[in-house]
Amino acid sequence: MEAELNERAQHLLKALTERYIRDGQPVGSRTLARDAGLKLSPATVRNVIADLEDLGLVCSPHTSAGRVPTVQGYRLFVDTLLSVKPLEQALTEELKENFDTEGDSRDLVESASSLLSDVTRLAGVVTLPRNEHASLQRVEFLPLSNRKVLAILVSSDTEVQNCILNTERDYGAAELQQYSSFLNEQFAGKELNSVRATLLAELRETRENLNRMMTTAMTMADKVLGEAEKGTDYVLAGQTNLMDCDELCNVTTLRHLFEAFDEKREILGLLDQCVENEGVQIFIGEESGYQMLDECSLVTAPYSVDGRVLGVLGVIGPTRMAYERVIPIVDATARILSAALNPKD
Amino acid sequence: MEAELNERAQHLLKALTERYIRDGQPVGSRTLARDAGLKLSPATVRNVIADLEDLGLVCSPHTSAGRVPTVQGYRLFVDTLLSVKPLEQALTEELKENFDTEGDSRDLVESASSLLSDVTRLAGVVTLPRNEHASLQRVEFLPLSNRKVLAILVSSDTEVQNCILNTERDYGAAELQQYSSFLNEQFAGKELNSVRATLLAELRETRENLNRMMTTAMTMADKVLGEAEKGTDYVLAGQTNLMDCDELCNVTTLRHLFEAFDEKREILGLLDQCVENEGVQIFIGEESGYQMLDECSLVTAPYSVDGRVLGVLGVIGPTRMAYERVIPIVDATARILSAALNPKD
DNA sequence: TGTTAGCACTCTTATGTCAGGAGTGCTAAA
DNA sequence: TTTAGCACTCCTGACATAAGAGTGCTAACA
Repeated sequence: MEAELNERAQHLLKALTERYIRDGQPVGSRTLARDAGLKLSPATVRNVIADLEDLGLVCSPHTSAGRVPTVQGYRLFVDTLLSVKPLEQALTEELKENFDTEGDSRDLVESASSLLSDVTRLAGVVTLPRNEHASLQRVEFLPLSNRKVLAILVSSDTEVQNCILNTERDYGAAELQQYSSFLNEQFAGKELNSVRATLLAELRETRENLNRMMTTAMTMADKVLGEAEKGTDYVLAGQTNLMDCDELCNVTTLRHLFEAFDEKREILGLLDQCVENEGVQIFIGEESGYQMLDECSLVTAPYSVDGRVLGVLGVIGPTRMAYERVIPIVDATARILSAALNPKD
Repeated sequence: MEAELNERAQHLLKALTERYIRDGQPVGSRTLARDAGLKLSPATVRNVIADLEDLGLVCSPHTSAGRVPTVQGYRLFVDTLLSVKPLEQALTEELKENFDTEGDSRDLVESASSLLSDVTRLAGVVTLPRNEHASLQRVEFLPLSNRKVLAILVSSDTEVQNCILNTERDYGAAELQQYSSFLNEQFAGKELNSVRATLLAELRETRENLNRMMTTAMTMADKVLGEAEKGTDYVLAGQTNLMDCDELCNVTTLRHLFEAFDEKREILGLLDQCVENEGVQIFIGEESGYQMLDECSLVTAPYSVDGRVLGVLGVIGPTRMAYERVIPIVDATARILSAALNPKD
């Protein structure tokens, strides 16, 4: 098929898609003729639509029903037919207002996720920021009773990680102080990645457990970094909104979807693909390659700090979603989250 | 109605309930007569069942269907007809084996929750341990850059809480050390509750901000305690299992249920009622008083450390659940979680 | 008196038929 | 190239019907 689609055909596809998104019914030639604004008879429209069907852009659920956009139809619609206006000022303000800027990065991510789901009435999803480039700010060890040591690791200004170590003997405060100052002197300001590597190398060289605390520091660095491994975790909000979408509202479809949400792995795999791309990215229906998303679309945008992409945020909803509205919202939310994550002082 | 239910009637109610729980179909007189083991004709059974219906223990969905236990029927079944055998040794072992004892209390709670849902194929729910009686073990302040101070509070041996304070000036390590030793000397080993009260009183007396760090310590104690307020939070697992239950598998019912799960408040209110009671407690259908649980039952048991109840764990499933199996499982899991939470050294 | 057999009755479920409506595809005319 | 007309297809809802399951009642029986 020559992909050439004349102006009129494009216009009709656009009108059809918008109409279908609006009220979820297959749209027939009569309706479309009235709707499109062009002075055309239903019969003419039928001819054009027949061509669109040949191109695989629309299809009809059964012989005597109107037409519905196919995945390819949506794709064309989204890529070339849809003119996404940047969100109106008022709405942007409203988003910002409803975004809770208090708390650590996890809180921010959660806030973004529920903001997305609230305002789109779909499911919001935000990956936790990867911190593979986070730098060590500080390590501290505190003696507790019963052969326990509390280890604290501060990275990148505001992220705190702690864990309790069961040691083979009690340590004194002074001794622990020594270890931590050593580590801090050597590694403060360095990237956790390299801290980890260096420690590992040193450990290997000296073979013996030259220093229990060093292993610990490494373990903790690993823990922080581990959460940075691609596909750590994400925060989902408003799953229940999906139960309202009539295209998804049969129990088995929902079940597969929700199981995927619980499982996380596959969704994360998908989200991870969006980190690469700048700006809003869209997976429509089966494009995602994951079966449970066959009837869903995913609209994502990466968020970043200092020009470095830390994660992805987006919206999951039925293929028939209001892209025109969702896209700018996702885009704006990504900006808002990025701004909130940026160090303010 | 005189509540006197002769032996035979009881036996039949039990058989009926068991049968219905097994295969989910209203059970008729013929089936029941065959099933019950008693040498009775369907006609006789019909008479007895008619009485049970008068007592409100069973009902039929429509004229020509078999009978189904009502909430009252289930109640009687659970309270007096069901002989719960303590879980077989083998199964207890299996539970213990699948329970992951690593990590902090939150990890344990999560493990318990998913254990419950895995083994019952229903939804598992476990409240986070309340720590209103937790005692302060240790407070520490660490200076960070940029007028930030990291505050760390260790309570009850292993629970660590930290928060970053934005202060109005930079503090030196020595100065902070002073504050923390002061607090530790005064309050270590005391219950957070009383620490909080004392600090509050002192603050009120001296009026002025005699000590920023004291306020901080209090704020943090509040935070720890705040999470102990009744109805903090719970961990849910295996919601999707509920989508398999044919009695729940219409979208609106599920939606209300899942919204309640998300909302948390109401579920927590309900779980909170179970803290009081010792041993397994059961809410059947509308007994809970919450509409979204109308077609669900909740089986709970409290878990505790040192004889002090810290929380509740349980299973949410359809009214028609295998109580005989679920009850001992919930009971055993509560024990396992309790054991895991108990300080081991 | 408690138990049983028989039977009419009710209600659900599945199936088939039918009419109305919506929308298409084709053909022929403008 | 556009349009009008028309036959055709398919979905939907309404209605009827038959089969099946189970009850409730009555009368006979032990």
